[in-house]
This record gives sequence, C-alpha cells and structure tokens, in this order.
Amino acid sequence: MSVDCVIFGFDGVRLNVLIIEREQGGGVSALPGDLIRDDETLDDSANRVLYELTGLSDIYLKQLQAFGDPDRIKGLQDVQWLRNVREEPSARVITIAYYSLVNLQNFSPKAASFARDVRWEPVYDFAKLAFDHNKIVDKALEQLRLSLKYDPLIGFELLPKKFTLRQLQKLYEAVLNHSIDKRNFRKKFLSAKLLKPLNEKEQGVPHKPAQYYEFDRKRYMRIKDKFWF
Amino acid sequence: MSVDCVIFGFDGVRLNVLIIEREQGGGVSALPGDLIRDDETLDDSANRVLYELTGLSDIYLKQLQAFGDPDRIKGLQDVQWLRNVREEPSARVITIAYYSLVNLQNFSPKAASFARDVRWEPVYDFAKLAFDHNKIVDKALEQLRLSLKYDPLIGFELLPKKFTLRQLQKLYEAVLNHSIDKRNFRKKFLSAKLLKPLNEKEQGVPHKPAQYYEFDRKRYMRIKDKFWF
DNA sequence: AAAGTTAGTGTAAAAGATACACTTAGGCAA
DNA sequence: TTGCCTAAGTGTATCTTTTACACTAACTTT
Repeated sequence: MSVDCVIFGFDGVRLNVLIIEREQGGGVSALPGDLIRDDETLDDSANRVLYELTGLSDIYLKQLQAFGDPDRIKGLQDVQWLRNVREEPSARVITIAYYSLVNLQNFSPKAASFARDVRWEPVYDFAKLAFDHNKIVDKALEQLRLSLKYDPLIGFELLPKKFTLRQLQKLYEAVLNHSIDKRNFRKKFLSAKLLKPLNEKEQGVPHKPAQYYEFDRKRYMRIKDKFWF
Repeated sequence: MSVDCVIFGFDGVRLNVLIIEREQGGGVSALPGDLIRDDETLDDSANRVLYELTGLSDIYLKQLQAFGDPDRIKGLQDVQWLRNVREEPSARVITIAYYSLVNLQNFSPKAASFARDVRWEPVYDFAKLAFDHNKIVDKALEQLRLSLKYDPLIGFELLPKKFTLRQLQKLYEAVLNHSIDKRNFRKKFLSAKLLKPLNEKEQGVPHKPAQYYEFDRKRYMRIKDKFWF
C-alpha cells in the first residue's frame, strides 16, 4: 500500500502541481509518493512523504480517495521502474491519494533521495505521468474546486499570510477556471467579514498600492456553514 | 486490505444503515465488509460484498475514503473475532469505506454466510460497532449530506421509482435532519422541472391522494451543475 | 508631465429565498 | 349521510442575494 500526494501550489497567477522525476526509469514523471510503513497512520504517511520531499510540515493535507485498479501499475515503463526500486515489483499496490495545499512564497521544494528532480507544473497543461497519476490529479482538482466552493478556508491555505484582494480573486479564478467580476467578488468577501485589513499596503508597485488583508479565523468559525461561493 | 460498506436505506420516515451481526465473536455488530481479492478493483470488491450480503446489484455505490489507523483493529473484542476468521489475525488492515444508497421498497436483505443476522438501524440512534465503524458511519453521513446538497440525483437513489413530493421531502428532512417548508420545497423541485408527473395517484389513503412523480434524468443532465439545495 | 497599470467604489434590476394559511379530496366512524 | 381526520395542493409579499456594469484614484516609469 502506498500514498501519493497531489500538492497544489499557487504562484499568484496559475495553479500548479508538484511533480517529481524518477531517478531510475527513463525520466518518467510522477506524483510524490511512497509505500506506507507498517506502524504509521495514513495521514502520518502522507505527511512523511511531504516532509521528505519538500521539507515542509504542518501543511494542509487531506485524503482524497483510494485508487486500486489491479492494472494500475502494469504500464510498460512503470513495470521497468518498479523492478529497480521494489522488492516485489509485481505485487499489487493500492494507493491512497492525498491532496495538499501550499503557497509558493515561503516554499522551496528540494529533490529527495528517490527523485532526480522536483518541479511545478501548471495544472491545466499537463504531461503524461506514471501509473494512473493523471487520473489522480484530475480527481484532486475536481475535489479542490468543490471544496473551495463550500469552504473558503482552503483558499487561504494557498495564499501567503497577508495578501491582497486581487491575489485572492486570481486564486479563485485559477482554481475554478473562469473569470469573476471584481466588484462582486470584493463585495462577497468583505460583507462576509472574513478578511481583516492590515495597516499595510503594497510597496513599489507601478500602480495604486493595494491594501493587505489577513484571514479572520474566528469569524470563519462562526459563519463557515453559511458561506458558499 | 478490506472494503466496508455503509448502506443507507430510507423507509419513508427514517434514514437507516444496514448492520450485520457476527456469527462468531459475541454478537458484536459491524458494517458489512470483506477482504479485497487480489484480482478485483476496489469498486468490484464493494459490489461483491454488497451482492453477497443483500443479493442486490446495480446499486449506487461510491467510495468514501480509506481508514488506516494501525490501531483500528486492536479492540479486545475485535481481536477475538479476528482470531476466529482470519489467517493472520494481527496483520494490519487498511479498509476502503464505501457508501451505498438503496430504497427499502424493493429490497430484502438476506443474511450472508459470514453473518448471523442483518438488520437496519436508524442512523441517528446508534449502538457501538466493531473496529472504527462508528467513525466510518459518521463520515459517510456527513458525505451523504454534502452530496445531497449539490447533487439531487443521489436523493432519488434512496426512493422508489415513483414517489410523491411528500416522500421526497421526508427524505431530505431525514438526511439533513431538519424540517423544511412544504411550499418552498415543492416550488424548488417543480420549478427546476426535475420531476415528471405520472398519470397516477396514491390509492387507498385516508386523505387527499398525492400525485406520483418520477425523476427526469434527461433534464437532470442539463441542469445538474446549477441545482443546489 | 504624460502614459500605463491596478485599486477601489455604487446602483439598479433580476432572481431567489423566506415566511405564512386556507381549501380540497379522500377514508373512516358515529 | 354527516362530520371528522389527514395530508395534498396552492399564492403572495417581503427580504436577500446575485448580477451587470464604468469611472476616478494612486503610484511608477519614461
């Protein structure tokens, strides 16, 4: 049994997914993942993979679902790679997929031992990945969209601690994949009072500087069941 | 690895969950489930469990999530039961939980080989189950509620093919666990045109007979992304 | 000083949600 | 056969939410 993580990162413009390139096996790309150890919970396992790959902990992480088609690891290149790294390369592997949200500002992925390279790929423009990992990414994106609609909190996981309304809007547009009216967007968040304005504005920008806000967690706790985007 | 199924059934008044009582192991109740076979997909496995237990196939069935705490099968009674039925009673078992929807009209559960008894339990009034099965039921109910809000289709899975508006409303009230205004409820479904009126009314009821409807799948396909309850 | 860029703001119209009470059709019992 | 019980079925007014839409303000660069 394994875990695989779909790690979403927002760079201010586009929604990205973290991809690793395998050390052995012809440069095929894949989601970060590993076999589950015998004494760890599923969540622990996903957190460990995340930590080993990125150095980050205390990150938003949520189980998506299990993928267990017996043929999911039977692709030609997949079999070759498994022969190199697994004791029982043809043993069936059910994987538990997780998705995770980070903001790209305070973040630098480092290549872990089992990977040659780590990089961000824009989520709407995607190469073929190993195993059934494309399917997993599709499902994760679908779930992310749904979650964003009924839980504003997860949006804030993708942003830095302080942010402008434009950043927040760009994030919604990137995830939902359509544009949104600026005035109506601002109205919605400001009237819900989910944002605390800070005594700080953008600096050095070649236009009117924007107000910084932070997320108001207390307020969120009170209204979370009523806020739908 | 195993699958466990939370099978919801609506009897016209209350939402129920199908529970089995173990043949060995002191009459502890549990969700229907079984080990996953080596050559079947996860969905196939859940369908098989469902078929073996209830004789039903072609039933709405959806993966909930995996539960994999290493200690989830370490309860005293659980260990005793496992010693009787498993080759490796202390081996770690990750379970993939499914939830399933049936209507109780054309349905009669039959006790399968591995169970002493099969029965419906009302979902809001629940005894202790084996392993972490109470947690699984809680999660399944939470998911069912959420799904019902953004996908009217799953409501119809719990009803007979023809039904009255009162039945539909009682279902929503049972799942969401609060009462709903009759006129507004009817307005919502009728104006969405999700219901096809049949040339048939209730018979033999001691009050004004209600119109029967059936679900309009074609219409549903067209509007499903816009209908939220 | 002019040009370029994004921030920030209000309103009117339409759609949707909410609250609320009486008449109708049938079965049953006195 | 009359009266009673029960759930079906229906409309409106008010409030809330959503939508569509365009200009001025503040800052940097040239």
